[in-house]
Amino acid sequence: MKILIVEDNIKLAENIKQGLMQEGYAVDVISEGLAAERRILINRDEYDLVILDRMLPGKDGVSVCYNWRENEVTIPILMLTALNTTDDKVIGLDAGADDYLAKPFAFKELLARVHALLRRPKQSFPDILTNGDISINTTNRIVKCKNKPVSLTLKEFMVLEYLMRNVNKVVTRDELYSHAWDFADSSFSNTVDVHIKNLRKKINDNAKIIQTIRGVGYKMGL
Amino acid sequence: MKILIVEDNIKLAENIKQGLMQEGYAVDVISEGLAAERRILINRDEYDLVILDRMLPGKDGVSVCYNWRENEVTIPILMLTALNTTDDKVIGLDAGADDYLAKPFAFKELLARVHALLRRPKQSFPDILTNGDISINTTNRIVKCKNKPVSLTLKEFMVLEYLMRNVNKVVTRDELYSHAWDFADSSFSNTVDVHIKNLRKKINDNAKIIQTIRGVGYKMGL
DNA sequence: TGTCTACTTCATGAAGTTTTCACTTTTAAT
DNA sequence: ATTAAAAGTGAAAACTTCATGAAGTAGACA
Repeated sequence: MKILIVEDNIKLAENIKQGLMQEGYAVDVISEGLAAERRILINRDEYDLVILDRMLPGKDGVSVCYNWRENEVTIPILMLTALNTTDDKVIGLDAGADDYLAKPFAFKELLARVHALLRRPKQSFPDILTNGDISINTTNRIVKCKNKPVSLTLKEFMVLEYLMRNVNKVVTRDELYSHAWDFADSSFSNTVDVHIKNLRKKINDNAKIIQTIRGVGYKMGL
Repeated sequence: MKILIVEDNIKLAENIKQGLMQEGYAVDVISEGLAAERRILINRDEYDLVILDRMLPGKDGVSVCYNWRENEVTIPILMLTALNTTDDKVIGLDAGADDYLAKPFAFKELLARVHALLRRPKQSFPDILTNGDISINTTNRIVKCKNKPVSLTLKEFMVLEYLMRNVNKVVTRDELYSHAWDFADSSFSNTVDVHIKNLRKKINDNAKIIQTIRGVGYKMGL
C-alpha cells in the first residue's frame, strides 16, 4: 500500500509520513499542488490513497481534486483542512474527495480513516455516469443526451440511475421498484413500465439502449 | 437509490428522511437495532446505504455494524453519534462503518457524505458458466454457442442454467420443472421435453452435450 | 381555492412464449 | 424381431407479457 501526502507544511507532512510508515505503508510527500496533480495524472496506479491538503501554494487542493476526478482518477482521496465549517466540508466532498479531516486531528483518527478508505473497493464511482449518448451527473442530477440536457422527473431519474449503475446487467422490475420506491409491493403495478416508456421517449431511445428482457426486466447497454 | 435509517429518535429520523426524499432517495426508517440487523441480513440487496445511529435501544449500532460485516454485508454504512471524541470515531470505523458523522450535524454535510458513499461501486460478480461450446452469463443473460450469441426465452434459459450448474450430474425432469416453474406439478406434462427440444435446436446440439438419460432425465456434459 | 405536475392505474392490442396434444421415432427388454 | 414404454416433434391453442394512451389521484404551491 502506497500513500501520497500532498501537504506544504513540511513538518506536519513528515509527522504523518513517519506514523504511516510505522504502520507499514510506503509514503511519498509532495508539497506543491500542480506537481502532485501531474504526478497522479501521469501515473494513475502508483498510489492507493492520496492525503490532500486543501490549502496549497500554486493550485489549491479542491481544484486539484476536482481535476483528478474530471480525468477519471479514482484513487481514494482524504482531504485535510484547517477549516471546519460545514460548507467547507461539502465543497471538499463534492469536489470528489472521499473523506475529510479537519486540522488539528489526532493521528489515530487519520489512521482509522485511512484504514476505512483502503478497505473500500478500489475505484470510487465517478460522479458522472455515461453510457452511449447518455450521461447523468448524480450530484446535480443533470442528465444529458447527445450533450443536450434532458429534464427528468424524480422517479425517471432514479430508474435511469439504477439502470446506469448496472450497465449490461439485467435488472428486474422488482429490483427497480424496490430501489426507487419505499416499502412497497410492486406486484400488480406496471408503474415501472410506464416510467421506462417515458424515459425512452425523453432520451429518444432509437438506439434501444434500454432493452426489454422479456419475462425478466430491463437491461441498459450499448 | 434506497437508504435505510436506523435511528430511535423518531423526529430526527423523520427529518433526515424528508430531506433525503427530497433529494430523490427512497428512504425507510427502523428504530430498533435488532430489527434493522435482521432486515439487512435477510434482504442484503434492498438498500444501497445504511445510516446507523450508534446509540440504539436493544442492540447498539456498533455491535449491529460489526455483526453485519462479520456476515459479509458490504452495504456502505454511515454511522451517526452524539459522541465526538477521536476514540469513539475509531471504534465506529473499525467496526466496519465507512464513514462517521457526529451529532449535531448540518443536513448538507450528511448529504455530501451520502453522495460520497454512494459513489462507490457495488461489487458485482459476473457469473459465467461454460461447458463445451456453450457459455452463459447469468448477469446479463447472454448465451453464446461457439462464440455466437443465441437468444433464449425465459424458460429455455432457466432450464439451460440449471443443467449447466449441474454439469455431469443427472437431473430429473421434476428437478428441472421445480427449478424453472413455480408451485407446479409436472406430472402429465411433457413441457420440459419440449423446452429441451427447442434448446437443442437453438444451440445446435450435434455434439449431444445435452444427453437423455432414459427413464430418469437429462444430463449435460461434454 | 384551483391549477399544475408527477405519478399511478387501467384497458387494450400486439407480439411473444408456453403448453398441449396427436403423432412419430427411438430404445431396451423379451 | 416384437413390443411397450419413453422420448422427440410440429403446430395450434392458450396464455403472458409488454407498450401505450388516456383517465384518475395526490400533493405542492400560489
